[in-house]
Amino acid sequence: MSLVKRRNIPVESLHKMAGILKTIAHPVRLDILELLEAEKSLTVSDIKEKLGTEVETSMLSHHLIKMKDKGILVSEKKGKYIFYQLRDTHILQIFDCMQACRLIWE
Amino acid sequence: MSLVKRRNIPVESLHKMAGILKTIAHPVRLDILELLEAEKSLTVSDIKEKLGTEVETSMLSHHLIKMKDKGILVSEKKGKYIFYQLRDTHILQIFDCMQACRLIWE
DNA sequence: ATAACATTCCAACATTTGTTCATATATTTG
DNA sequence: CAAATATATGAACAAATGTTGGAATGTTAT
Repeated sequence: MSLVKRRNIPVESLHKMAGILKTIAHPVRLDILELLEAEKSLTVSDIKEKLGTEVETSMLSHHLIKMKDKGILVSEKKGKYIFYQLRDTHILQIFDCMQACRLIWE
Repeated sequence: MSLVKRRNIPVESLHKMAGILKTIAHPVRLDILELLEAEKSLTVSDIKEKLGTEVETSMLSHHLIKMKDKGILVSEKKGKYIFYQLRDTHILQIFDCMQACRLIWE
């Protein structure tokens, strides 16, 4: 018999969680989140410039819009720039979680 | 200027993290992880029976093998049964992380 | 108004993933 | 050995996602 109780997460919630995970399960998107943790608010071109890898602006825009659609980022237009930022910084815990799981990927 | 330092996660690690997230970003797979938290070690048929939704054995096997391939689960054969369990329970932190992000999905 | 810039949108295509079904393998039971 | 049970495998297809490049939109500067 087990000492740990089941969380009994409703199927509905499992779907939503899977949706978020799917949305951020991409190296460039993770990189963007990591960037926004330190910089708070950045334009598309800032992000392009600061990313660890070279990414087409168009591609970047797709990633940003997708994460915005899924509620992970928010954006604000100021003149000719659009600033993106994290909607909820709790998402950054994903990095701590992944670090904790290092056994799995190392 | 920002007070938060960048984590500076190597591109290589971002890829690996994305790989893990991709692997678990599925409602049935999350459900399996949640099950294995409480039960520690289960056969395929146990899992099939206890899951929140009806899933074909073949489908379940695909999910389990994929998670095993990616290092998230381990399996042990005992006679005609195969027992699956979590390789590293740290992966369960994903649920706490997702709960913390409830703002995003509710 | 025109040019230059920032960003998005669109459409096509390649790649990856999810799903189903039928079959195969291995193990136990009678 | 034959039948029943547990699980895996592989092919085939559908659906989702990643990627590219170019055109379109909106904004600022000259």
